[in-house]
Parts: sequence; structure tokens; C-alpha cells
Amino acid sequence: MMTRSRSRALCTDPVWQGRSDCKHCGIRHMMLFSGLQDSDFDHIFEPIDNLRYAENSQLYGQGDSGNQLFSIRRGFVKLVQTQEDGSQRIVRVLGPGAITGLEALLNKPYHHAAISLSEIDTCRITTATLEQLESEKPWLNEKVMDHWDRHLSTADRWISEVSSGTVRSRILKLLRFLVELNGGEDSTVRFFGHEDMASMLGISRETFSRVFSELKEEGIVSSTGENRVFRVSGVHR
Amino acid sequence: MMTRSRSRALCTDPVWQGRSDCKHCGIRHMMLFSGLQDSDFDHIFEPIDNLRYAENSQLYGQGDSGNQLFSIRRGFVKLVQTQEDGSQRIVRVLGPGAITGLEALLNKPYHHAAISLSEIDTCRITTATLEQLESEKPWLNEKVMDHWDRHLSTADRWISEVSSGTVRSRILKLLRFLVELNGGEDSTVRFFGHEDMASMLGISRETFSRVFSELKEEGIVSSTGENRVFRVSGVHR
DNA sequence: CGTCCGCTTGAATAGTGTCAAGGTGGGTGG
DNA sequence: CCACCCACCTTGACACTATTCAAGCGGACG
Repeated sequence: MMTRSRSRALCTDPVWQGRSDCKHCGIRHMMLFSGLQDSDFDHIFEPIDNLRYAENSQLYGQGDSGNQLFSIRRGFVKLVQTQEDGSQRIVRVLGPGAITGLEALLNKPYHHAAISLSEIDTCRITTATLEQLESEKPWLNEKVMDHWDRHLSTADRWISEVSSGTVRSRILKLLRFLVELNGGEDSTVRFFGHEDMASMLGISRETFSRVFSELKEEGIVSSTGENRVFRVSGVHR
Repeated sequence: MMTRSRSRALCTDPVWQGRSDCKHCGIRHMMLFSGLQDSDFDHIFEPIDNLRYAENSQLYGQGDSGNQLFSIRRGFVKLVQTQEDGSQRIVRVLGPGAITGLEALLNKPYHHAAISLSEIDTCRITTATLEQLESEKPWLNEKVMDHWDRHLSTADRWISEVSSGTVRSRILKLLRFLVELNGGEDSTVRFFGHEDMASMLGISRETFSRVFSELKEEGIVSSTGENRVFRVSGVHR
């Protein structure tokens, strides 16, 4: 059912890793700025900072007003939505290449809390910088819309796959989703705490634990050597 | 659980109500084009058609590729997502002022089937027209992004409110959502078939019927005289 | 070594789905 | 105008699924 957060202290302060070197970003092809020339970064007003956050750090809170977007270069981030009655649910999980905080472009408060699920590297961009780049390169607009559409597609899957059907099928769909987030080549999943997994699914920790155990017994999910990394086999219901 | 659609014949052909008269549109203030001058509409290449669809008409299908957006002026539209295994779920319900088919702007196939829940009036706009207007009025970009954000916010509520918790609370949240769609002043809901209501919630028709009956017995939901219109009282869990 | 936190498991209970039967109302055709 | 029909809604009984409360386990870390 709906989880009320067990209070665990959030870590907030990132470590500044320097100015982002977009020109030589190894994964620029998947990022927002793919297609920009090196020189385009020469005359932006505000720097793009490269920040490293520890696991369980809050990038921003639900309702905060801010003028910053975060581009995720490494690691995973959850978006958590809290309701008036205190119940909360993870509505999305973002991985490398995703951008969070797009609503800042519309001068709206952040719709969720964004919290790291692992150590992450992010590039922090101000709305002013992005708007400047957009005015110079109008096609960036389409890139931004594409990110919006990716979020929306993910949200729709979260509704129709992760939130519909039996717990068993929902877990399998979620695992497949997380496999994709991980790159998808090997069918391997970077795993998170059971509390988080349950909150993604909108079920109780105990139910997740039980059904997940079944999947392991059946061999559908198997442990790789690595801690908290699992392999998911084939297509199952 | 997941509903497999009972096959009911879809009506598809709209009735052409003439070219849209954006200049004198009574609800332009809530539409995409609020802010445009009358003269801006004088020199667009392709006409904006004003179409009326009967209840249960399909505007477009999931996976179709098209270059048309639909602005809803009157009535309600459901977005239905079907999975490989044939199960389907309503992931959103749109009302007056909403735009559907935004993904066409990115040359992507439609992500859902869009089907009218009532008789509807729509303005059909081609992507070329919108792009033309955008290039003339760059601030329209922000309008478009705002629509994207509204969809995303709605999707997130659909996850955290309509898809989490007990059936009872989910129905109440859905009803409140539909009250807002209806304008929200009076707390009155335009109602849809139980099959659709269940598909919005991801539950069975029977469970919806049972719990909805309880709410009526408790007086939380009461019938107005009008057919399929109900009043929802106060705040309840 | 002991504590804490997260995970697992059990048992009782509440919630939901499924199958099946019956009701209701609006529309149609006689 | 009435009778019938059909689509849709309601209700019951039962099986199954998921939650809750509770106890215990095990690794990480002081």
C-alpha cells in the first residue's frame, strides 16, 4: 500500500567537481547538448557545474522554487511525490542522459523531490543558460521537448505497466524497465532498497520481498556476483 | 485487474463544423493560442478545422503516425494504452483546453489511442501550422511546453493518487480529479461508463461498482437529477 | 561483541478478482 | 403504446492476493 517514509537523514551537499567540460563529455551523444559545437559553450554567462552527490542526497525538494536543471551523467535518481496526507510514492526513476527539473523552465516550483539512489554525477544548468543557448540554437527547443516526451512516455509506462495487474507481473515489468535504464545489453539490473522498490510499485515492503523471493527461487531472477545487481531472464508473466 | 477491452464498435468519422474561427473562440483564453492577435491567423498555410466527434470516436490510434494535434474545446477524451499482451489501461482523461497528440511535433507515432468519452468539439491543427506560428511567435514555445508539463503533472497524479492506496481512496481521488476537469466550481462530476472508470483505476468493473455503491449509501456521492452526473461532497478518505 | 538497520518469514485478516446470476433502463420495432 | 432486447450495472459466493502485525535473522559497523 502507500508508504509513509521512514525518516532517514538525507544528505544534501554535493561535491563540486569543477566546471563541466561539455566539449569533452564522454556521453554527450546522449545528453541534451549533443549537436552543439565546442565553441557554443565559450560564451555562456553562467557556468555549468559538474556536481557529485552521495547516495540519498536531495537535489531539490517538492514545492521548492529554483532555476536549475540537472542533467544526470552517472547514477540514478528517484522522483518522489508526497501527498497532503503524508503518503508518498516514487513516480519515476531517472538514469544517465535524463534531465530533471524541466518545470523550472516554466518558472514553476519543482513537482517532486529528486533524491539520488546511488552516487551520481550531474551537470547543473541554470534556466537562463539553457534559454540563452536555445535562443542561439532554436533546434534545442526540439531537444527539450524530446526530453519532456521521454518523461511523459515513462510516466505512462509507470501507469500502465508498473501500476496495473498482479504484483508479480508489475515487478517483472519494473525489472525490465530498470534493465533498460541500465543500458539493456546484458539483462542486468542495478538494484535499490526494498523500501524504494515497494514505493515504485505502490505495494508493501513485505509483499515485494515475498514475491521477489519467489522469482529468485524460480530462477527468473538470479544473483550476479556483484552486490545488489541481478540478472533477469527472458520474458515471463 | 487489467481490463481487456470488450469490443464495442468505434465511431471514427467526425463532422466538419467549418474552419475554426480562432479569432472569436469563446474559450481562447484557456487554449493554446491565447495571446495571438486576430491577424496572426490570417496567413497560415493550412486551415484549422473545427471537428465534432460523436461519443466513442477514435481521433487516432496507438502507433499511428500523424501530423495532427487536437485541441479539445468541449467534451472529454480518454488516452488508452494497450500492451503487447492485449491488456489496456486509460492513462489520462482530457477535457476542454487540453491538447492531445503533441508527440506528432517530434515526428513520433502517437503513444496512445485517443477516444472520445462524450460528444466532443475539437480544433485540428497540423504540426506544420503550429511550427509556422511558433517561428513567428517564439513565446508559443513556452505555451507548448506548458501543455507538456500539464500532461506530465496529470500523469504523476494518476500514479501517486489514482494508482496508489485502497480502492476507496483511489476512487475518491479520481472523482476529485474529474470534478476539476468539469470546471470544479460546483463539485459535480460528468460520469463515464463503469468499464471506463475501472480502466482508469486499474481495477475490475465489479469492484468499482461495489465501492461506488458504498459511497452513494454513505452520502459522499449523491445523484443530481441529471443522468450520469453526480455530486461529490467534501473531503474524505 | 552488541546494536542497528534492512530483509525475510509466518499467521491472521482484510481486500480484490473472478465467475455467475439476476436486475434495470433506454431504445427499437412490432 | 407495449413488449422485447440488449447493453450495462448490481449483487452474491468463493478463491485468491495483498496487507498488517509480529517475530526472527543476518550483515555492517561502531
